[in-house]
Amino acid sequence: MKAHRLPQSILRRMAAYTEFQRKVWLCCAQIPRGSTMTYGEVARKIGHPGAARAVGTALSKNPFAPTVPCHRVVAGSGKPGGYSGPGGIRKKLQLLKEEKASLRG
DNA sequence: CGTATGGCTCCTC
DNA sequence: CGAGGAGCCATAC
Repeated sequence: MKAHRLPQSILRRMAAYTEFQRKVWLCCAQIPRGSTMTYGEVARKIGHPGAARAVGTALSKNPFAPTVPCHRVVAGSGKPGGYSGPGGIRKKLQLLKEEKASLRG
């Protein structure tokens, strides 16, 4: 649990949010570049199986996007899912394209 | 403290 | 394979 390379400033700001959100964001930060993960996978990984929807909620609140690579989290049906960061879903798809990542991981 | 709201998922049809 | 409906979960109000 230390693969993330987030700035100390961000890590410190994260402290103001719920543990659930931090787990979600940190989990995203741990997703290897060029890979993707489904909301359900993330939920299960952080110890909240079935909380896929809550994961989406947490990511939508992600104030560190795209510094926190929440765009590497996609829906489980091979769909892009959503993106509340700057640029919207378009930006998410663009980032994934740049990273040569496929929606299936 | 109860209701409303999502970057979801699974099961049927 | 696609559309529809019903669960599930944490957060915001």
